[in-house]
Amino acid sequence: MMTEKMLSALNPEQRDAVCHEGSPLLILAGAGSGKTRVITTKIAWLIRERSVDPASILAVTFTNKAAREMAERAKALDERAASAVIRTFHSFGAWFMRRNAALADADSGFTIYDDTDSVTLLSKAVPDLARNRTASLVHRISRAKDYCLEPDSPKLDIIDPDPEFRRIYGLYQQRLRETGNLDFGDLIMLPVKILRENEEVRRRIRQRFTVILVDEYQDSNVAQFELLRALTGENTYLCVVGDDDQSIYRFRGAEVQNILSYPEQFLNTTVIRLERNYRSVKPILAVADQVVRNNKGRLGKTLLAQRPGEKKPVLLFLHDQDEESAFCAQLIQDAVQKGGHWADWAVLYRTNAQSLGFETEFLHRQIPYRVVGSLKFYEREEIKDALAFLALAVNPRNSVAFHRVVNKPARGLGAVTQDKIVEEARRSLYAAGTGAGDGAENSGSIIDACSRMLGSLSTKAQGGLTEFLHIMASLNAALENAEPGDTLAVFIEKLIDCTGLGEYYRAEDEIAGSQRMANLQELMNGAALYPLSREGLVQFLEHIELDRSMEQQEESADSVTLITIHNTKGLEFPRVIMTGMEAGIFPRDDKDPSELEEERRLCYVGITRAKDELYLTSCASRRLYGKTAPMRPSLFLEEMEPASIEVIGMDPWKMRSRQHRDDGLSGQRPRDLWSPGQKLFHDDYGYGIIQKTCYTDGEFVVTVQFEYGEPRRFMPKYQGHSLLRVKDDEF
DNA sequence: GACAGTGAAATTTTT
DNA sequence: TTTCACTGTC
Repeated sequence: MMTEKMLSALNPEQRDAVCHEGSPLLILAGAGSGKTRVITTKIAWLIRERSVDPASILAVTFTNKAAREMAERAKALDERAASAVIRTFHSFGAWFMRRNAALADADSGFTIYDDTDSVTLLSKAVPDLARNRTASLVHRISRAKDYCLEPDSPKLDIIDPDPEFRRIYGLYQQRLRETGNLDFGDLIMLPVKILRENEEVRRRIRQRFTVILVDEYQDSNVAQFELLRALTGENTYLCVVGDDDQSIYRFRGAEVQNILSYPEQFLNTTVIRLERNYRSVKPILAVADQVVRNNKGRLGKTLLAQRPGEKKPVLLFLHDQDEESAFCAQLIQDAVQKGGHWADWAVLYRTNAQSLGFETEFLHRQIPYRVVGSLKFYEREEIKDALAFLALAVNPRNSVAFHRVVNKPARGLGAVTQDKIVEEARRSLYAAGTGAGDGAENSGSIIDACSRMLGSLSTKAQGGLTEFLHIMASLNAALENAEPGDTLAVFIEKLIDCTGLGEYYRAEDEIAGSQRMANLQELMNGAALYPLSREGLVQFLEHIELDRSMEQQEESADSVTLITIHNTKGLEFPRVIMTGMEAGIFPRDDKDPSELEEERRLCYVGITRAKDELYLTSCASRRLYGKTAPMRPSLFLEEMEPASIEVIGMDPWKMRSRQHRDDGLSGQRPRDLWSPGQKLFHDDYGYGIIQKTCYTDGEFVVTVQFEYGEPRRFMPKYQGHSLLRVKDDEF
């Protein structure tokens, strides 16, 4: 495509952003304002018009989906963009650490521990810790890493001032280094550390990447900010894109402050705002704004609808979640029957657990659907087992993997024996370090430790351990003796067979009717894309650890999308149903007002995914942990102007002939009961009239001018019987 | 050390 | 409703 043509597809602000150069740039890009187009066009423009070497462009995103899409679109604009490095923060961190692992005491063949693995590791390091306490400690450790704080950082007190936490964090890090592995936090924190301490590495990487582009900057955490700082030298062009209203990962350490204070952190910053929205019709943007404007901590911007269309969002009050899923199914089926596509539709929910009802209903009605982002697959026992064998084959110091599989299926090797072996491996690690030990090949390998410990075990344990060693040896042999063209699928097939996992799970499938062998088969299919070699294995594991979305299925398939609101970030759909709009579900009941603001931003993100039609469903009751509980409509529904939405009540017995009626519920909303102009009588203040109303921290507040004195603000909800509404002619 | 049985808790959101 | 941690028995 010609550069001219490429640029003429942009509006003036977008063009400014693409052609800007010479100083740091902050693009404040509202939802649907074409920011991906700006970034990808910028990449192409830099390559063409400024002769920038594509390989020296680094573009970081937050999710794998976003990275894939960006890479594809950039390539479509200019083939050469294929050489640009377009990755998620974590995948960039892994890329960096593969090359510099030694500088941080890690093994370049490291695997990445997820939270569960971390809990296992910590509970082994500090055995007398209660399980749930371990989990909460791991959570705080990972939070500390989000802030780039090490065990000896003075500022660690921000996370937890208890010196015990410091000690445990230190112990955890030590154990993690002993395994040669990294956790998610390390993938950001360690590169920062290496770049800070090592001038040569810093110089080289700054030479390598002269252009750095960051997407979804509002969701970056402090460690990611520090990483950008470290990567950015005098000659680096840094451009970040983000939207403070879409910051939804604070719970995970994201720091909105990063985007708010960017101009102070990077001097001479140019700020460009993109407020033209090309995605949604006006009535959808209107309710999005009505909700998000209740937040205080925001820069504030107004989206301008560029697309024609006047269909108002539809709010449906339903009886319960069964009716909710039936309604969604029916709505979608009707639309498809009229000629629409399944893929036009997305069903959004707050928590993954809510997908179940929809899945059941859709299966029943044979509606094609795909569930995005549910991690269930890789959390399955059999999958974790197989992966642990793979991880152990790659890195024999991986103690978490060892504990998981050494006795699976049961070989008579209990916790005591396992701990003995791991202790021996640790001993050898330090012995090798001092040169007094058993030689380099013994530097912490648990497999080697097994051989050494064989003699000192009971006969039963000896038998089991010999069997285990045999398994590991034959796995390693399979890796070494690969035929050209063999894929990892062959390896996993062998693994399933020789480890006994196959026999074990086949038996369970027969007894319990489970699908475990089928899942292992699925894992094999995924592995078929990788060559049978150590490198292939490392790549496969990294891919799984960093991207669990199971996106192998053809995206072209025409199917309904079931997805959590968090996962919709960056996506759009012609028709969106936001389900479970009930107090306690969405927003979750939180006492902290700042968390409510985050929920509200999440609601904003959900609404602004819709292009043409938006539906909101709210149930009167819902089954929660086996009990049916009465529900009330979400606060966010109240924040929408009644005139901006169409409210429909649904008769569950007449699903096929939908009838519209004015639902009584809308009359009960506080903003309808207490609206400006309403006259009222208060026991203490006498007669008055409502001047204005608003929501503050989620509470409905009215401002009233009484006959005497200054206007007063209060919450009708807490006035009880001392406050009465009176008719217009009463005073 | 394996495993069945019991009781209790628990439910965000993701790289 | 499901999952998980813990206990007691073999």
